[in-house]
Amino acid sequence: MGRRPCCDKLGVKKGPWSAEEDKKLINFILANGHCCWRAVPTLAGLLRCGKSCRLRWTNYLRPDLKRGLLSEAEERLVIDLHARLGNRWSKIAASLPGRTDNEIKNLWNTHIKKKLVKMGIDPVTHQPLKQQPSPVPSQSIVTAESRSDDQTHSHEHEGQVPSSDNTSPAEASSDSGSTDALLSSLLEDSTSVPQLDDIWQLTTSEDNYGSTGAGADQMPWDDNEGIYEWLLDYQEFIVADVESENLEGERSTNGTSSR
DNA sequence: AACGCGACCAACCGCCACATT
DNA sequence: AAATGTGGCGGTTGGTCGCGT
Repeated sequence: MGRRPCCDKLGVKKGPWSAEEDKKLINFILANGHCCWRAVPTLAGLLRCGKSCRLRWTNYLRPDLKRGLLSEAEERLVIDLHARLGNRWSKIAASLPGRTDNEIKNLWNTHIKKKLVKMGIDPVTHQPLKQQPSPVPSQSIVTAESRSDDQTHSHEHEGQVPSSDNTSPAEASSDSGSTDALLSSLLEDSTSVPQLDDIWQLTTSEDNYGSTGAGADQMPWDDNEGIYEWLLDYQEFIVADVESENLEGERSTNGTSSR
């Protein structure tokens, strides 16, 4: 009530981000971090609202994003967590390093949901559908069985399908042994992905800037082109890496095509 | 070759929770 | 305690692409 919008509609650009805008945002955040998203567009010289900048950064530009299809383990974890948390994508995403809530939400809505329906599982309640569905793909069976096998069934008390009420039971992690195991294996898997976090910490730490005596307008690198291109290269590398991992995984598990 | 359709995904919108004044 | 500001979340939309007919 009486609350003004996050940004003026006037003079604010909307729609897809251009490479130039990405570059500006990346450069600004690498140099300054994001103390206040509302101020970011002004300071970075972008005609965007702060919210848009934040979304662009967290969902797309952040260097620690994995991107690409979910691995089978990740997918299983998503299904499992969704059974307990419902559509709390941010909480689910928190358990999947390098994945964003938006990405998981998209993946859920596009194929995981359909996959569950094919398997005869209601994607909302995670209960078997009343009417028996058509034939089930073999890989899907594996997923379903493994889910019901290593899952404690604790979430199958009906109330668990979350309305916006209770505070996430999984965070208490009292009943999440299987999920923890999954997560652990996931984290182990993720070691194959280059750990950018360390680099990231270095590149964003005030110490590094401060020690060089460089001001906010002076990057620690010779030019910003370098880090920008490096970021893009990195993202492409991750995509390729994840895709090849998925391909191998599919081959080794005699997997069906995911699409 | 052209068209239609569905899948995918980036981005927007509105609301909410929390912090600050 | 109320008002206000900000960040974050989840739902939804719209554009693009690929595939089938």
